[in-house]
Formats: sequence, structure tokens, C-alpha cells
Amino acid sequence: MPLRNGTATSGDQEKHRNDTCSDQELQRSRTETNQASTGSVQRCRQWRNPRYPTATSLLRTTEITTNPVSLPGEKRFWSIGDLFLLLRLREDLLKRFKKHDVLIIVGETGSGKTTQIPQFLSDSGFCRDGKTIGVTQPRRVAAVTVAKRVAEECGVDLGQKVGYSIRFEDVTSSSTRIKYMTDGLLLREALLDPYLSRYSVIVVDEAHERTVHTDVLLGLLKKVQNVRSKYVKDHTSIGHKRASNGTILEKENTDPCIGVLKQCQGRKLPPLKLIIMSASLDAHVFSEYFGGAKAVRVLGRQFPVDVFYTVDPQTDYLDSAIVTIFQIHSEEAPGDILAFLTGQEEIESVEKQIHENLQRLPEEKRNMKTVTIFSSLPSEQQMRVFAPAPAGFRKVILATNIAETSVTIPGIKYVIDPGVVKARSYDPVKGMESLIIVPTSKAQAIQRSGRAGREGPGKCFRLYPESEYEKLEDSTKPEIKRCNLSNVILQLKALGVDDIFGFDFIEKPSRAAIKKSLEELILLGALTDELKLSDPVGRRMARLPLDPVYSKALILASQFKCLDEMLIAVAMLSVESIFYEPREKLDEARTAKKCFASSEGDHLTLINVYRTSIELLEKRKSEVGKEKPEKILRKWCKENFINNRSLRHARDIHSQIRRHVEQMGLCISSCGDDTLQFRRCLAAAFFLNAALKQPDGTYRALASGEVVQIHPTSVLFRTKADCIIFNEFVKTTNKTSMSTNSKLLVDSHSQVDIYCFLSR
DNA sequence: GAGCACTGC
Repeated sequence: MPLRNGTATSGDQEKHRNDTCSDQELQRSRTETNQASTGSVQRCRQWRNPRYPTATSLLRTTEITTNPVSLPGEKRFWSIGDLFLLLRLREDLLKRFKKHDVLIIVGETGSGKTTQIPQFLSDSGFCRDGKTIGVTQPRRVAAVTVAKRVAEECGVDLGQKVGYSIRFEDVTSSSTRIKYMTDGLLLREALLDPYLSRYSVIVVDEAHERTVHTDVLLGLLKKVQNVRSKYVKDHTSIGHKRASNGTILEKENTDPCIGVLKQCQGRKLPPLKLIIMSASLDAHVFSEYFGGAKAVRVLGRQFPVDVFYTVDPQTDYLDSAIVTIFQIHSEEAPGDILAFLTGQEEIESVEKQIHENLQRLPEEKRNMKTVTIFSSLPSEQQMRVFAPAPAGFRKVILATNIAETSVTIPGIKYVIDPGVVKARSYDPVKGMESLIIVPTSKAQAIQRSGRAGREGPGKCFRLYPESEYEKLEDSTKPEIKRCNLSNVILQLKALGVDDIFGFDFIEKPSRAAIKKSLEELILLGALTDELKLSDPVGRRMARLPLDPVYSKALILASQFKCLDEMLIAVAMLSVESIFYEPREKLDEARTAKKCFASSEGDHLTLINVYRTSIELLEKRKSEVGKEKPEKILRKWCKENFINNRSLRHARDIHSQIRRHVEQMGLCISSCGDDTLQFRRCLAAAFFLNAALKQPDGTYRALASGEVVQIHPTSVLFRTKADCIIFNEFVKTTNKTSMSTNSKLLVDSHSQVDIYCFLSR
């Protein structure tokens, strides 16, 4: 089955890979030295090229079709052969899907499963009676781009038959039948429509990523599916009542099988069909979770990637990465290099090192250009990775995980993978999250190497021996097992799941983590001592799309008459960092920041930034014929070292949250210059984040007892107030130094408040 | 005087 560019289909492709590998199976000793990276010392790096570890060889799913076929996903025009395959696949899939309520589809990148399968379903009558096919994605950008693509393929306007819905953007209409959305958004929808009654099919895409949202959604979908199929079989009404606004309220939990999901009255709902799509490895997990659901495999169009391992373990992966970059540069054919590093600091130091090494090379060998990308980089600078290198130059991209899934950079032929990643971890005893550098999983390593085979055959250099690869976990630990669960639990409670310990998670978080978050929610007043959602506080908190602490701060702020300020503070705290401090212009950036600094703390500093920017926008809007306000703001941001994207995000959140609190009937008033009121309110909401100064000048966090210090970027770094409220812990590589991120000077009154709350 | 991966509502 020939496909484009003469590559074989996956089955053949694998053989092809192995054939190529076997030629190079032996160790490839590199005798050439790399003058550039090593200076006068001669060093060489030895590589071993084993058989390519494909997803297939690791796949443990039993129910895989014997004759997998390929979807023509990347093409606009199909050959007769392609169409034949397409029809065959379509028939096969539909037959299976009609028989089973859950189908698992395993498909590699570029298999077209995301674009094609919803169209098959729509054509086959799954949108009858005005029902919709919902397709969820973990990321906003994916939901938008896929929807655009499918609308184009269907020849319809986006927002008509095919549409998408993400936070702040709803491009759907009453005629939308295929709806792409983020998984978090579908969870929010479920709060208003617990049966997901408008959907006949839900497709959960990229399920292998196992984000918190995906995991909670899978649990919810399983429940909804049970209820809906039960409803069809046993159409008896269980006690329920309707609220005055027409929504259905639960009366009591009469059916333990259904749990507390509310029964539906008077509406005929067809069974909910589910498709779980995963890239690899984990199909068996989903299959087991959904009672042995069948899995089908569709093939992607990845080009072969040769994987090389180091012969010996590397002591310093940064140095190793630099050596490898120069080795590729001097020995390999043209093609861009993508190197995965763990964070901004590493990226900046490696870039500096590369430039220094380049200076030592003869002029004609300096044809290398570095670009960097990480999430906090302003978007204009992020865009630089897409620009092709000057003619005759090789582009080296130094990236964080952002390049693993979120951003696809064209032209990559070589990938360098040190085998580590910075990941969130959670200590349920202290209730503290931190970021630590850990080994990647096998799945992650495969995902990274795949980045070299998007446009043609590539090579991946793993900076560790093959024996180390074998020791890696198959897949990354699901996020739900390494984060604070307060938000998840509040959502589940609002969805009517009372027994959190008994909830059918695909992988259950630890008992300690659940307990810790339940305690936090009780302290915040969201749950009663009987672990019921409190009314109105808990219900209101669940409605707000924010961290529970922020929601509580808003509710309190209406009582403290400073909701205007708190709305801004919460919006600004919810976004990625507002201030941008590039290494080369550190002093300028700090001077700029001083203009906004408030002696009372970082919260008020953030409010100052927000208000100044809004004033600027308003002023420009009233001046006709001048430059566009957005453009002016962008310039202003640049001058003041503020991340425009973060600020815009904060404006979006602000207006969304404002709408919510208005609907709740909360009173939005400003405390004006009386910032004491605002600070007291902060103390009342963030009492779990209070710290007191110790005689030695360090601080002790009251709730955890942890010794902490004020983060040097804080405006309070020098002042050393007696008592502060911080926003979050930042755990750094140095174990003893923990610091606070956002903090607030509070007076003695607020201390009293804090003690009051803590001693409750 | 230190330095925060990536998402999402």
C-alpha cells in the first residue's frame, strides 16, 4: 500500500525502520572530536542505535483489528485507493460502534482520526433528532484548528454544521452538529446539563494525555452513560422536582447505581455513545475502565525516526546537549535541531553557552542560529521559532515541553532528548505543590522523538543509555495524582457526586490527597461539616471558573465592599506572569516595574498595572482617528516589560468573572483609597496562606508550619512586614529556600482575622 | 537577591 513520498504503511514502515536500523545496529563510534563544544579538550560521544521502539511493540491492547487501515488525514485530495481504504475503515468502525457503546480508537499522530471520525458519525445518522456529536480536546488551539479544518472539508461555514466552543469563544449555533471543544468546557456544561442531553456521541480525543479534566470527564461520562442507558431500559421516574427556573433538582439519592446523578423527567434521551481516542500505550487502561471496551487501531503517517542512545550515562545533560548539538551540526545533513530542556533558566544558559562556543569556531562553521521557546515568552518572541533560518544556516530550537504537543515547529529533522522534564508534584500532607525535574516516561520519549519525523525521516538522540530507557515508566503519571484536588472535588460535589472516596476515577488519587482537599474546602466554607456543598457559598464557589480560594475571596469581597479591587486581583493572579524580565534587560525591566509598585504589596501592585492599562485603553478609545487602542497597549506593554498576552487574558477573565458575580447578585463596589478593607478581605480569604515573621527574619507559614522566605521579585522583599498573605509557594531547587510569590502587608487587625480563622 | 513545565474553566 504505497503512500506519499514512497514511505510504506505502518506495518511495512516498521519493517523498514528495523531494516534501516539493523544496518546501523552496531555501535556507531564517533571518532571525530567536536572542537566547538569542547575547546581544546578532545571528547567524543558514542551512540548506540537499537531497534526503534515503536508504539506498537509497547501496545498491550488485545482487541486490535487485524487489518488496520490508514485514514487520509493530511490530504485534501484522495486517490481512488485512499477512498477505498476510507470506505472500508468507515464501514468497519461504524459496525463496531453500533454494536458497542464505547469504542477505543488508538491512532498515531496524523492518522486523521480527529477530523474524519466525527464526519463518519455525522453522515451515519448520529445527529438525528437535532443531537450533536461533541469532540473534546485538552487544548484550546487544537479545538479551534480542527474545527476549522473539518468545516472546510465539509464545505460549510464555521459555526454552522461544524463549530467549536472554548472559554471566551463560542462559535456554534443551533444548527451545529459537530462541536469541538475543550474538555474543561464540557465539564462546565455538565454543571448546567448533567445528562449532556444535547449529545448523542462524545468523542474524547488525546485521552492518553490524562489531564485532570480528561480524567474527571471520563468518570462523569461513564456515569452519564449508565444513567442514560438505564433510562432507556427502565423508564420509571424517580423522585425529582423542578426549580422555578425550570432546572431539575435532585430530591434524594434513591438509586445507588446511579449515585446522585439526577434522573431526568419527561425527556427521552438516547444512550450516550463514547469514543475514547488515544495516541498509544494506554489503550488497555481505557479498555479496562470501560468494561473491556473494544479497541481499534488506525495508522498514522509518521516518517521513520532513527533513535540513538548514548553508550554511557551522562553526568551533565546540559553539557551533553550542547556537545550533541555541535556534533549534529558538524556531521549530519542539513535540517533543524529541536532540543528539549526543562525550563527558562536552562534554555537561556544553554543558548549563552552555544553562542560562546560558536565564537570559537572558524567563521565558515558559525552557520548556526538559535531560537528559544517557552510558555512565558511573549508571543511575538515565540513566533520567532517559525521563521526559517537564513540560507545556509541551521536552526537550533531550545524548547521546553511546549514543543512536545502544544507547538508544532516545521523543519525539524533532529531531536535531542535529555530524558528529563519539569513536572508538578504534590505533597498531600503539607498540601503543597512544587515543580521538580523528573525522568520522562516512555510515552513522552516516543512523543518527543516523533517530532523529528513530521516531514521526512529524522533522527532522535536520547542523552541516556538504552538500559535507562527500559527503566522508564510506560506513561506519565496522570495529573490528577499529583495535584491539589480542591477544584476537582468542588466540581464533583456540584455535579451531585457526594461520595468522593467512592467515585469511579479511572485512577484514584490517594486517600490522603482527597482528605486534605476536603478539609480545605470545609475551612473555606464551601462544604459543610457533613461534606455537603454549602448554600449559597459552596454553590457560588462551584459556579465560578476559578481556584476555590479565589472564588471565596470574591464572595467575601462583596461583604468587605471591595469587590471591584478583588475582581482585578483575582483575574491578575489567575494568569501567567504579568511582568517579563529578560535576562539582557533586567535593570530596565525592574525600573519599569517600580512605577506600579505599591508599598502595601504585590496584589495592589497588580491592580495598579491593570487599572493603568485600562485607563490607557479607555482614553485611546475616546480619541478618534488615532492608532488602534490595541496597538497602543501593545507598545505600552513592551515599554513597561509587561506580557501583553497575560494582560489580555486577565481582561478576558475579569469580564467573565464580573458577569458571573453580577448574575449572583453580588454588589460590586470599590474601597477606593481604603486599602485596609481590601487587605482584610484578602486575609479573610487567604488565611491558609498566611505567614508570620520570625525573629531571624525568615517567615513561618501558619497553616503548614513551613519555613519560607519572601520571593525576591516581590515588592515586599526589602520591607519584611510582620505578617504577610502570600498567593502560592514556589519551591526551588534549593530545598531549604522556599519563597512566597505574591504577598501582602497586613496590619494587626488582619492578624486577628487570621488567627480567628485558623482557630475555628 | 532568586529564577515557574504545560494546560484549562
